[in-house]
Amino acid sequence: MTEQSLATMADVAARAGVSSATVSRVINGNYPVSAATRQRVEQAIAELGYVANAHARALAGATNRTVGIIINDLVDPFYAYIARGVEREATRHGRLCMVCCTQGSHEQELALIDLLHEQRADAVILVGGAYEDRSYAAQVARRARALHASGSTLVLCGRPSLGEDVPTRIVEYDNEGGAFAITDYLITQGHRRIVFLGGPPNLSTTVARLAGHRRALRFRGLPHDKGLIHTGQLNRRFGYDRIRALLADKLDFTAVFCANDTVAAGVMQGLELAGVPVPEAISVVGYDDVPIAQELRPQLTTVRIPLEEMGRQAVRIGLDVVEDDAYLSPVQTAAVVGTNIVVRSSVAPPK
Amino acid sequence: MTEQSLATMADVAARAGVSSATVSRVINGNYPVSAATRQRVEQAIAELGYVANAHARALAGATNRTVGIIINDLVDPFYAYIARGVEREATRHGRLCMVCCTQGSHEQELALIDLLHEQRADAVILVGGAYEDRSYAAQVARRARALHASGSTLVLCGRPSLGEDVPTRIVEYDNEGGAFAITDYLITQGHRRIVFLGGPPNLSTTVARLAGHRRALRFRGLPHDKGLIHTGQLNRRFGYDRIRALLADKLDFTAVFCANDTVAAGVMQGLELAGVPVPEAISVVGYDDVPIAQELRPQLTTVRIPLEEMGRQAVRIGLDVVEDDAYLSPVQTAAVVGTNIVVRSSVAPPK
DNA sequence: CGATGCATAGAATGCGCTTACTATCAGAGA
DNA sequence: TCTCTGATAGTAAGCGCATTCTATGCATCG
Repeated sequence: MTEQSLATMADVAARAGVSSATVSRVINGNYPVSAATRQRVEQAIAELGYVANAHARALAGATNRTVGIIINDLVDPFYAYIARGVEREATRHGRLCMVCCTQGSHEQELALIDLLHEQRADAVILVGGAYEDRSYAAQVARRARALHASGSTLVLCGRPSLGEDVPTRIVEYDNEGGAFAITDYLITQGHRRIVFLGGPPNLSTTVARLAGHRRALRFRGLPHDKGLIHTGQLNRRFGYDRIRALLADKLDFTAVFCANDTVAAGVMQGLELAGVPVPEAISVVGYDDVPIAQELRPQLTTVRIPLEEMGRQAVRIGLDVVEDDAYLSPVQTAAVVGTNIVVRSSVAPPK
Repeated sequence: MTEQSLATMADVAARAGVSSATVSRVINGNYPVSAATRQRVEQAIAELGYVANAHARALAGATNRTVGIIINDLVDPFYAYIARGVEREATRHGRLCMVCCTQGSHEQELALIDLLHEQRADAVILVGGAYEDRSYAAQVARRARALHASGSTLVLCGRPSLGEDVPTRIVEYDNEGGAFAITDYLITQGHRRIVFLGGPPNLSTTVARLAGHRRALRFRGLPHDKGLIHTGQLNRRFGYDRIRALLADKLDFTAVFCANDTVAAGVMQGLELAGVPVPEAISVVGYDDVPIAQELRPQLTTVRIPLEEMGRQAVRIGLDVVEDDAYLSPVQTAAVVGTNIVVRSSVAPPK
């Protein structure tokens, strides 16, 4: 403990026998400084263990070099992978990453946007599906405008736009397309009666997946049977309970399209306990392709979302990063990443 | 987009017809302001969409209300759970959480400590085992002192102290004790030849687990056979490859103590492919109790670490939070959380 | 040899806020 | 009526840095 309180730029300047302006210039390297002077300053910095004050720096005009990300839960792989992409890309651009979790609370989410705004984050990335709620959407829109007004950007990652007149940027994945593809896969394998299981009906994610599912049914000329749609939650418990209930009700079906892999895990467990073999008796597919899909036995056929890439894109778009070959293009304000099905062992033709 | 650039406190003051000091007082509520004035100020804030500038605030003396956490990888459940604890506890104390990942790089880790120092985080939490390396430890120690000098705290979470003279705080888990307990459990089940598998030998985590393992062997009077110790990496691949090699070598053993659950997952997979039934022929145990332990079949007997609680403790200790019943105690600078074995289905007596 | 231009360095201002310190005004007590 | 006190509100001084404007020294050139 050599210092009592941390050295300032003025201390460094005094020690090096120069002005604080010169110290600033040495640190930022944006102004010519003679080699001799530079060396004296650098030595003084080392001797005093000087650490710049990011706040003073941010206040004096330079950007804070920070991006914020708001997710539901750090432990959920869906969010964790996106967060990883954000963190890595932010680091790549010399930014620090502030991660906040909402635990699914709207108020918390709004409060966190404000907090990140106060921190003057270069971009605020809001991740995950949104519930349809007029007043909530208006609240988010208001904050998007405020952020925009102070030179920052709200990036919506994996949720729909708030409207043309709201200044946000968007990174989406082809949610509907993935659902279409995997439903079509089930149909071409011979399935006719497919249960759709899980997902809150008013969550944008569910809405899109259900839309893709229905489009595939329509495309293949299959009827739309309301008795096969069982929206609900997105956790394992729901999958487990509901599949057992459907079995008990003797519902007629040969495949289950789960709203995500977590629900699929519950379904597989329920099926296992009921002695129903997968995929021989019932085929199961999920969505997201998080690690559990590969842990399940049989391994789960599902829809892959390039989650980490979405996180990276969100940062690039939020920071106005121009990729090499885009030197003439205008600022990119939206991106859609593709989804694709990954075939494993949880689907077989029905008997 | 009503505003061009964001309103400042002075703008709010002008609009409300008061001084900026009064606005500050209304916002902070730390000084009497008449109801009428307060209301005018609040209205002005709302009308202008005023958002405080956290940097100006931090610069002017108030704390930045931020904690930093440095982990290896956001997607790894071991770190994710700790990070969740940190995030939640930080939020509970009105702090924002900055999460940084090192990808296992020492230089990156050191750079991140500096970055968080620049941000004037109230506390910097360094998570995960450390490699034994003199010069690296010295580098960390230097930063610990610098942090301390500017009123912040470096909290070591799940790694050993840097020495009495280095101003850090520590949150540990009973690593050695957990390893002792689970080895003892294997022994009381009748196992005599137990393989220890995985974990870099110079990682503090491995060292402690191995120490507990050896103590249990000694305690039960079993010989210490070097041929049974196979340290290495902490990933699935290593577990898979090495167990197959041991099988091919016809090594004599009846149980495997994996350095963590991920290695155990690889081991189980290797055993499955080799047609060796678990636990009938070989028993397997892991360490950490991350979600995969419950996904494996059979479910994995392992050592539970209260990861989220560790994260919470780290924040409390770093922030000098005094718990209710500790009103007379000095500042807490260290904590050890307990570990316990959780018995599932991957262990049986040897034949 | 004096004027001109370039390379460096310093002085000074302000970013937006918190917080001593100071000022004002009412009502209370003398 | 006058002073004293308490409750509010204002003034102003930084916090540590980036940056604009100025100043200095020196080589170059006519």
